[in-house]
Amino acid sequence: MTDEPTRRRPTLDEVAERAGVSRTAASRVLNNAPHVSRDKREAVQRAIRELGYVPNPTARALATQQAGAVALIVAGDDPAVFADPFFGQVVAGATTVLEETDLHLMLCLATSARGQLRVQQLLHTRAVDGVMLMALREGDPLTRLALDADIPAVFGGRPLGQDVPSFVDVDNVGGARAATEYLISQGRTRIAMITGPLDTDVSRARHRGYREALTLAGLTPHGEEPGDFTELGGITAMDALLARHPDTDAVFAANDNMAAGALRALRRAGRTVPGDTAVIGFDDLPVAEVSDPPLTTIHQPIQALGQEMTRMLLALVAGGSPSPLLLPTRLVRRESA
Amino acid sequence: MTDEPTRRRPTLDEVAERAGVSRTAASRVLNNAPHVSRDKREAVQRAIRELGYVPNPTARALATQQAGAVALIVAGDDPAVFADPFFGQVVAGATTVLEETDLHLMLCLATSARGQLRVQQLLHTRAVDGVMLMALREGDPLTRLALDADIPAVFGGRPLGQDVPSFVDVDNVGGARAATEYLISQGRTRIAMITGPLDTDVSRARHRGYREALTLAGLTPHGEEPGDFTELGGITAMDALLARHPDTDAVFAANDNMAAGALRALRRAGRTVPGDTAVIGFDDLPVAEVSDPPLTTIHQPIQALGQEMTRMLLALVAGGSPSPLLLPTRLVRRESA
DNA sequence: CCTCTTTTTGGAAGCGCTTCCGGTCACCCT
DNA sequence: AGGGTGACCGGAAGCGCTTCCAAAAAGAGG
Repeated sequence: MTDEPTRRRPTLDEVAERAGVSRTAASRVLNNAPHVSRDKREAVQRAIRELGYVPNPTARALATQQAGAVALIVAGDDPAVFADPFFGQVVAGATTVLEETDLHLMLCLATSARGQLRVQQLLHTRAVDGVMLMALREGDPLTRLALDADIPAVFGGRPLGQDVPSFVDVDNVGGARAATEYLISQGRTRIAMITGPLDTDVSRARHRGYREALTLAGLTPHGEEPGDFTELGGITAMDALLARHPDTDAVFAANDNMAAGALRALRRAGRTVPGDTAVIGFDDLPVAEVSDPPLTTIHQPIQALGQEMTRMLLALVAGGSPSPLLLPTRLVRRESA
Repeated sequence: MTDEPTRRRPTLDEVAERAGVSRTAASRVLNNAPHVSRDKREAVQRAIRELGYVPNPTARALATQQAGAVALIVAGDDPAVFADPFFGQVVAGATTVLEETDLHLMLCLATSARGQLRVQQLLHTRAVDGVMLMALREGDPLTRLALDADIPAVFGGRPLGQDVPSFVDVDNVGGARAATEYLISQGRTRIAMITGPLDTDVSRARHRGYREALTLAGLTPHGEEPGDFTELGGITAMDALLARHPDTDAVFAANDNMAAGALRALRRAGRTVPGDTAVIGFDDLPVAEVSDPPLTTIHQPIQALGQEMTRMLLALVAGGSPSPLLLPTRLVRRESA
């Protein structure tokens, strides 16, 4: 190794020269394109090895007009929302499929005004080849921005009040129905719901599923209280529910965090679960396994969500026109219901 | 708006032409550099506005030899580790400081062999201007790779068994000592510890702090059991601890997840907390507030960690040589101890 | 009014790679 | 042997921006 402190990294020209071929030929073997004779190909490969050459991605990007990266954009108003393990799993899923390509993952939290602006630039400048958007609120300007930016975009969960061509979502309505029906099948009749913030499609869909199941069974909602998807919010909502309807015998929370909160509120109120009140959640996050009692919940394939979003984006980038996707959910029976 | 379907985006040349100046001048106003007369500057600005010009970041990157992005690399062997809210907070912190610059955040999970490879490429090709590395295990090849790649790098938490020039860490030893001393000050004497995986510096440091406090007080460890930083691991470890030393009157868990697990194991074993056994955690994650009882724990400024890592990286990229940083921790008293 | 600075200008040379396209050359078929 | 037919090959033109540098313009000073 003759590594001078900061030697300029070798360029394709140098490789070509050393291999005694044109830069064009060198480029061809790099991208293993045809029309290079066996000899030259090998000469170039040797030169590459000897020089320790590694192509400059920026130059390649400029020449090919492809950024070599896609972005995951997380909206919301608080940077802390990203601390939700949900996103971590989505990222993990996205990563597994991106790993198989030569694209990188750019992460943008569009939570502050500054952040929104930067996302806007990102879209405008085409610094990425495509974007995945999540956690959009109703009327979030980002939705239009992304749609208008003429850049491949897939949405994780449908944005409320705006039809988008490419999205992958979870069957929230079906899951919520299944949850509620399960409660009903257990003989519960005074079923309350802790909803999510109602300016999101996911919350609305889960609420709809709950209502549908109730209607089908000839029941009516026994109290509905909005939460904010946090455990604390679940506690507050459950307290409110209990105050209004002390005879509630079951509650469906729109996510596990809130269900866990409900569990705590119920215990604090001296009620047993599932004895006095059954609780069912949604998401099947880690917390569901370790809450007390463990949560019966609707499992949603979060990592798969990340994967499918990414696959769809890749298809879009490749010029395809994939159809929207709805991922299935399934009931996970544990002890809270 | 005369937006044809897919009109080529305007280039700097077009701006220059329209403004009646040279491309050089146009570039100058873009980067608001000196040596441009007032008139021309305004003309260029107008042209930019009228054309809706937005500079091409790739071209700029090629010319300036700066990627315009930094990477956050998360090691570990399971993509799911990233689901830990810890990382979410780090990302949030990093984002807040990056937002003030014109750098983007690239996220890499080096959890699979494939992932490691891609990170290696990332370093080699200089696709980013700098990297932040986290969750490195002892002897992780990534450490050397990053150090050798001749690219600005800051480590989040010191990698075990390898001195690195730039890192920001939390005062794990001090925090662990404070936690243990608090337990001691409450009159506990049979104090066990649930450690993290001992091939990480953070686990070792917290363990050391625990030992130091014990020694200072003339006490000895009352059982030590390694966990894996998950709630489940905490349950298992606590069960083991209880089996060996049923008279344990306090336990210090190396993080909140495991502390929460310990809480559950203790309850299951019919013990009261803090009555029979006091429990103290580390991290002050959201779970600490909502566990039952709420966890007394050592707060560590995770978001600040992300911020400081990023600031340090920026300093490095700018050619500076910042000193390592140790962030303070503080005891948060709740009800478990 | 003329010389000496100080500013302002823009031509041109990159940054490192891809790719169009016209030219070679070997080979095969009548 | 002449004419095709392809597979090779490499020159050169980009991709869109920054920046060096020589030249031109504008002030300053006498």
